[in-house]
Parts: sequence; C-alpha cells; structure tokens
Amino acid sequence: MTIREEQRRRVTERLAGHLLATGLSRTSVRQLAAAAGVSDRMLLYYFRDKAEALGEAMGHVAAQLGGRLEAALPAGGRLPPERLLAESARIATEPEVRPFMALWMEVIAAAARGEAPFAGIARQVTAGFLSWIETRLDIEDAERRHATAGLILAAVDGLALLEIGAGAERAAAAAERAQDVRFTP
Amino acid sequence: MTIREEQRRRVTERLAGHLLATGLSRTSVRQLAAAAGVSDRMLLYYFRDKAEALGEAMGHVAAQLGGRLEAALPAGGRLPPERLLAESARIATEPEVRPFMALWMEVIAAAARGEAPFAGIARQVTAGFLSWIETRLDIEDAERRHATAGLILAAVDGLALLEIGAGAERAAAAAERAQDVRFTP
DNA sequence: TCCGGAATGTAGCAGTCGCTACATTCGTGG
DNA sequence: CCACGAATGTAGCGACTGCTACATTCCGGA
Repeated sequence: MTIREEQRRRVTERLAGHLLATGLSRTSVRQLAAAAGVSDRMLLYYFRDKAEALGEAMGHVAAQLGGRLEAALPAGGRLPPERLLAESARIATEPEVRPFMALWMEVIAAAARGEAPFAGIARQVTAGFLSWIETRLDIEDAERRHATAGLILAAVDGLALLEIGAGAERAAAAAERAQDVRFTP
Repeated sequence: MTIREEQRRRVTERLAGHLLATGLSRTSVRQLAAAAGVSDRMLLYYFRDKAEALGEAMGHVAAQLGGRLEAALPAGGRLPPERLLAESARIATEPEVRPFMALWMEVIAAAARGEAPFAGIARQVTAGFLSWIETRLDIEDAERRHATAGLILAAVDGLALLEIGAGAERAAAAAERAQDVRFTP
C-alpha cells in the first residue's frame, strides 16, 4: 500500500472522529486538515477535493454506526412495531449513539439545503436506517411493514429534533410517552 | 415613522419571503440585500448586523405561520391525540405550509450547530408549536398532555425529515400509517 | 550513485465573507 | 436660503474560502 493510501485511511478515521465531535460547523479544508494532523495541501493530495474527503469520512461514520446498531439489536429476531419503536428510541438516546444522531441531524439539514455531498449521503444513510428497521419488524404485509418502518424512523428522528428545540428533559418525556402508542391493526 | 423604520419593515417582509423561498442557503449580507432590493450597505443601516436582520425576518415568518396554524385549526376545540396527530400531519403537508416546514428544518439544524441567532429562534418557535398543540389536546392530566404534545410535534417534524431523506412518497406512506396509532390509555 | 516518481512544503490566486470609514445627497426646520 | 441631521453611495479592509502552480525533498530501483 502506498503512503498516500495509508495516509488516506488514517486521515479518514480522524476526520470521522472530528465530525462526530464537532459536527459540520468546522469543515473548512484548513480546519479539517488541522483536525487530521496534516497540512491543507496534503489533505487535498489524499482526496480529490473537499467533497470527497467529507464523503469518505461520513462513510466511515455510517459504517461505525451500522456496527453499533447491529450490536445493539442483532438481526434475526423480529419485534412488533411497538417494541421496535421503544428499542429504537432507547438505542438512539444511548450516550454512545447520541453523537451520531446529532451529526445525522446536521447532515440531513445540509441535504435539505442541497449541499453536496450531503444530499447523496442523506439518502444513503436514510435507506440504511429504514432497512435496519424493516428487517427487524414483525409485520407480514410488505407494504404495511414499509410504511411502519418509515413512521418509526420519523418518530426517532423527530425525538432527536425535539431535543434540539426543547431540551433533553422534554424529549425524554415524549420518548417515554411513545411507549404508550399502539399500532392498529 | 422615519424612512429607516419604514424601510426596515419593508425589508423585513421581503427577507421573510426570501427565506421561505430559498431557505438558509443564501443568507450572505449581499444576497439578503439583493433579495430585499436594497444595497448591502443599507441593509446594515436598517439592521445592526446580519443576525438582527435574520432574527427579524424569522420573527415575521413565525408570525405568518402562527396565523396560518390558527386559521387551519382554531383554538377552542380540543381533540383526542390520535385526531390531533392526524390533523397536525395534514396541516404540515399542506402546500401552503410546506415551505415553512422546510425552512423550519434548516433553522433547527442551524440551531443544533449552535449558529446565532438560530439557537434562540429554534427554542422560541418550538415552544410556540408545543403550546399550539397542547392547547388543542383533549387530555386531562397536565403532565401527560405535556408529554403527548412533545410526541406529536416529534412525529410531525420527523415526517418532514423523512421526506428529505427518503422522498415524498415514502413520507406520505408513513404519514398515512400514523393514522393507525392509538394512545393508551 | 544517480534518476525518476512519489510525497511534501511554500506561496498565493481569485473569490466571498461581514462590516465600516468616508464622502455625498437629500429633505426639512429655522 | 442655508444649515443640519437623516439617508445613501463608494470603496475597501482584513479574514476566510477552496484550490493549485511551482519548487523541493525523499526514497527505492537500476
């Protein structure tokens, strides 16, 4: 492996850590390079441009999160929607997963703003989330399972949003109330 | 009223329209000034700085939205949570309200990023939403009403997020599925 | 030992950012 | 008519943005 490829991996990992720690507010080329411990000149040697660097770093973040989700609730077992909603909300508010959710909110907002490369990343990660939920949902009818997965993801993301706008206590109260919902039929 | 005050109002209205039309992606002083039909020099004559201009504009947007919400579902009547959830989701996806929700997503994300003046705006608007929901919720127990309002807002916001990440059809399917939820007790 | 390509440093370009110092025009009260 | 403050235009500052041209250093193979 060339030094360049090696450095590319190291830098990717450090960038992922930087994004998780500080979000998307400090993502100028020079700031990213400093966080990765290289010069800005070299960052753009390892990656074609800023978008590629961010894309790689977000890919790494997504892979990390995927591993955590898999560990938190292994595939195989299928749960009724009420329980999966509760489990998802619990996982999303775990201390280790919180930074991912915070970053996720920023990514999806950047996507809404049409900023490259976040639009593509958002669609990709959303699809991953939906798939994760759907494969753990004990609903026979495919269409209903599809729609229910979307609703559960919306609820979990919405609770993360509520936390931003109304504080952690209020979000926690709403999350607890979510345990009282039943899906019919 | 001085010309300055008069212009300040006109510019505020135009800025509000600009934000609703284009979101937060074009909010440099020069772009805002162009959208309002004044020079950048004058924009910063009418307002102390960029943050004040954006704050005023967002206040105008919030007031507009408040009026629409009031018109869509006047206070006075109280609904069970299932029906209020359905009504809220319906209102949030009305063509006239959609731009507000899209802008709202960006604002709350900017707040998550800690950008002034959006953090304060987000808390204020969130409080307004929660109050709007709570006063229309037919639940006796105050604490439960409080938590349920949070959950309903989370669901509505979450559906807007889902639309960004997974497209309008999928969000619509999830919204329809939301009509199957029941709150116990 | 030298040569060629990979790796890295230096310096800067052209653009945008928020903001402001300074000069000028305008409308109005004395 | 003139002086004065409000209103507006001109020009630019210093910082930052993404990115790159050019030069230099480094290291392994011939």
